[in-house]
Amino acid sequence: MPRAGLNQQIVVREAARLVDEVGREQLTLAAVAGRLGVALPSLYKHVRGADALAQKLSAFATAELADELMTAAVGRAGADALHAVAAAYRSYARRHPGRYPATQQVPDPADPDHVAAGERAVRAVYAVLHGYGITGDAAVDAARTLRSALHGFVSLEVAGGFGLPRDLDRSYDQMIGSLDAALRAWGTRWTG
Amino acid sequence: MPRAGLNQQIVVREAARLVDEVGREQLTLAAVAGRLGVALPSLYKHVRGADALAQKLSAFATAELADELMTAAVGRAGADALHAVAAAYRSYARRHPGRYPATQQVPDPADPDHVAAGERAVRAVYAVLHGYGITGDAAVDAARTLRSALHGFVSLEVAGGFGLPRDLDRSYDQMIGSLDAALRAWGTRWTG
DNA sequence: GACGGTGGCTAATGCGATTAGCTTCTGAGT
DNA sequence: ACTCAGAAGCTAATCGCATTAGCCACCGTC
Repeated sequence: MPRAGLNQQIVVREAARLVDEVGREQLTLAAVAGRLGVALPSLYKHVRGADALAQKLSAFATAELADELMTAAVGRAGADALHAVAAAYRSYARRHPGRYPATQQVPDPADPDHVAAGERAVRAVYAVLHGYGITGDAAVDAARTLRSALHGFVSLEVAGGFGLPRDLDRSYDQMIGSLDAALRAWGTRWTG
Repeated sequence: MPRAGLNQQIVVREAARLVDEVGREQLTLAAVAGRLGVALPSLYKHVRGADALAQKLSAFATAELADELMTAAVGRAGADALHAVAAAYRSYARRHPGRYPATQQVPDPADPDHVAAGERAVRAVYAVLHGYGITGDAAVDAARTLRSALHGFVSLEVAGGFGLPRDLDRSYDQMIGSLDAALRAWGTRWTG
C-alpha cells in the first residue's frame, strides 16, 4: 500500500486547520489522523504525542501571527502603525479562532523556533511603541498595556464573551483610539 | 457503609479547589471523585457529566468574582472605584488561577443563576463607568475597553505570558492609570 | 539487486467518561 | 417502631482517545 507521505509540517498544519474548524479544545490525535487518512499511532512517527502536537501548533500559530504583525508594522509609525498592527492582530484571531488561543501558550524553552516566534511577535509591539518615542523601562509597561488591550478584546470577542456582536468594530476602534491617546501621553505623564 | 453526604454545591466547590491547584485543563471527574472519597460514577447523581461540571464551576466562579467586584465598587466613584475594582479583579485571578479562566466561559442560557452572575459582574463595570459620567452607547464601548484591559492583563499574567513577573504591579498601575485618563476623556473626546 | 532506515500498520494496555442496574441508607408518614 | 419510596452510593460494562510495542513494506543508496 502506498505511503501517505507525512511529515511534521503537514501534521501541524492539519492540526491548525482542525482547531480553526472545531475549536482548540477539540484537538485530538484521532481527529488529525482521520483527516490525514492514517491510523492514529502513525502520527507518533512525526510528533511525540498529543501535548507535543499542541505545543508545535502553538509555535506554528505564533510564527504566523508574528509574521502578519511585522508585515503590518513595516513602513509605518505612530498612530498609523498602531492601527495597522491592531487591525492585523484582530484579523488573525477572527480568521483563526482555534489558532489564536494557541498563540497564548507559553513557548517551550527547548524549542528555539517557538521562542523566536514569540520574541518576533513582541518585537512588533515594541516597534509600535518606538514610533511613539517610548523606550526603556516605560516601554515594558506600555507593551504590557498594549498587549493586554489587544489580547483581552480579541479573546473576549472570539470566545463570544461580548454577548451580541453588535458594533464590535466601533468598540475596537474606540479602544485603539484611547490607546493612541494613552501612548501619546505616556512619555509626558508617567515617566521622568 | 456510611454515605459521603455529597450534593452539587460540595462537588462544584471541590472542583473549584482542584482547578486552582492543578489548572483548569486538569479538571476531571476522576480527580474530583478521588478527593471526595467516592467512586467516579457517584458524581453523576449530582452533575450531569464532565461538561456540566465545568459549566457549573463557571457559574460558581463568576458569582464569586461578581461579588468581589461589587464589594469593591460599593461606596466609591471615579478613579477611586476604578482602582478598587481593578485591584479586586486582579486579586481574584491571582488567588484563583484555575477559577478565573472558568469565569470567561459563556454562561449557559438555561442556567438563570449563571446568567445572573454574569450580569452582576458586568454591572460592576458599568458602575465604574457611571462614576465617570459615561452612559448609553458610549458606555458599551467603554465597558468593552475596560473589560478587555483587565481581562487581557490578568489572563496574560496568570498564564505566565509576561515572561519574568518583574514589576507586574507597576505595569498594572500604569495601565489602570492610562485607563483612568481614557475614561475621563471618554465623554469629551469620542462622544457627542 | 540487496539492505537499512523509515513510515506506516495492528495489537494491546491504560485511563477517563458514560450508562445500566443493583443495593442500601434515610427519612416521612403511619 | 415499621414500611416504603426515593436518593445516594456502588460495581460492571462499554466506548473513545493516548500511548507503547513490535511487525512489515516501501524507498533510496550502494
